[in-house]
Amino acid sequence: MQDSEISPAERRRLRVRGAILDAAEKVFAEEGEAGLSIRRIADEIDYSPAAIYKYFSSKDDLVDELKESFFGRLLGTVHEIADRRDPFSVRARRCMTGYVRVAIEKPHHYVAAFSGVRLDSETSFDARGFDDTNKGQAFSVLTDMVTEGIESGFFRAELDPVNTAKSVWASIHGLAMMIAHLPDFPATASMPGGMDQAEFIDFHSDLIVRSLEKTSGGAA
Amino acid sequence: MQDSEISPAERRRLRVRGAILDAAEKVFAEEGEAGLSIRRIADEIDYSPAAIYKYFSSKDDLVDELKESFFGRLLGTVHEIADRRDPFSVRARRCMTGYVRVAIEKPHHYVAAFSGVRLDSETSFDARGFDDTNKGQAFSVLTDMVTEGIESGFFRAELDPVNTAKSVWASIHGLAMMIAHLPDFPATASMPGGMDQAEFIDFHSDLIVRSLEKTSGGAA
DNA sequence: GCTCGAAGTGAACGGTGTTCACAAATTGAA
DNA sequence: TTCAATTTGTGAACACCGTTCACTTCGAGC
Repeated sequence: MQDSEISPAERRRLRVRGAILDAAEKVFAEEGEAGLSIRRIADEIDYSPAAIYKYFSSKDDLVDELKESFFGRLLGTVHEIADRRDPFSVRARRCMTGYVRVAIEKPHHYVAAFSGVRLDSETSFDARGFDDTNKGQAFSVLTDMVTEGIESGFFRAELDPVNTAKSVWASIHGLAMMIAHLPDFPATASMPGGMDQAEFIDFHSDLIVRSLEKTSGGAA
Repeated sequence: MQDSEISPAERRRLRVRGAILDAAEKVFAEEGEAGLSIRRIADEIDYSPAAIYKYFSSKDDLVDELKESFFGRLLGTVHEIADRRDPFSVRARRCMTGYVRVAIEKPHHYVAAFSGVRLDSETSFDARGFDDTNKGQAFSVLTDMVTEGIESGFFRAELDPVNTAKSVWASIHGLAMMIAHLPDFPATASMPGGMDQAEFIDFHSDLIVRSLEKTSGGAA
């Protein structure tokens, strides 16, 4: 590790910057964007509110970094699952359930990561430049997965990978959002034949996979 | 119409209240919850900010009324479609596409209607009392639809109506949220075999219905 | 030791939701 | 009509917010 490359001053700066992000992350996770204020962060790290602005140009910038970081973790999880050597049908399902699982571990983060989207054409679907964002990468993992499913004969051949991936993502996203907003969304465990949260996520993923599968014969 | 039942005072009160809601609705639709402030509403109707509090106990209360009203319109649309005399498969699809269509007509409303959910057990899924809320009604429409699909033999018999309805709702909700946040989410019209927004909503709905259908034989 | 730039601060500006004492208007009764 | 009571509306204030700016403090390089 060539730590000698960075000066003590830079190291100190990075440490303070990290402390700011850590404090913000903690408050954000517990109370969401509403509970996060510059003054609150400043209190947490014993600095004046104005000091934050030596490290971040605005609160939005700071929060954006939290969101991107979270989305990176989410993407990392899905990528890791997608790269395993499991059979396709297992891998596909686990990508979906893994996505939802990580998403709802930090509900505030997940919700914020989507609701704070800049509508200023920056994060646009047809725009070039989407590919190198985290969301773009998450999407390409999905597209690849669908393509593999089609090519390996699991999924219907007439499906368009791009549109299908978008549809799948929307369905998964919907469940994640539902649980993020209403933590007890499944909440049928107490009913006859009820499911707990994990079972419901599996159930949802199964339905999605089934919508793509070939209606081959009628086994099982 | 027995207007004589309400006094002029009450009528005047209701008119001012309505003006407040109208002004709020307008600003909310155009700029979302972020652009809506008590002072802004007060300006719009030429009242002082403090006057608003003679009609609403808090900004949250006011916004909640906007959300409920919107959700009522959304529910009304779905209900109306569900009550038509169309064949089941047409009705089921149109409920979904109608839901998304109305939802994304007022993206700010739709997003807010979900993100502002009280986590204080008030709007809880297993709690009694959920049934008489607008969201609860929307959900029961879906449950009935799934049940009808199962009983009429379109859908697989082993599906549990409640869990299935939740899954369907999550998938539809996901698409609505995606489009609400990223208006050009489908945005594949310019690609080969691309779809515009309406086509994509149909595509998504088709996938959902297909995930519930019996894999009977192998027609088409 | 001195300089110069970075780090840190306190006070302020304009914005927010909300409250409260007070004035104005409207109502109902005498 | 007059008077009391209730409702409606207001201006000023409070506490909070993000952000800026002149200012001091501090540390690194000459």
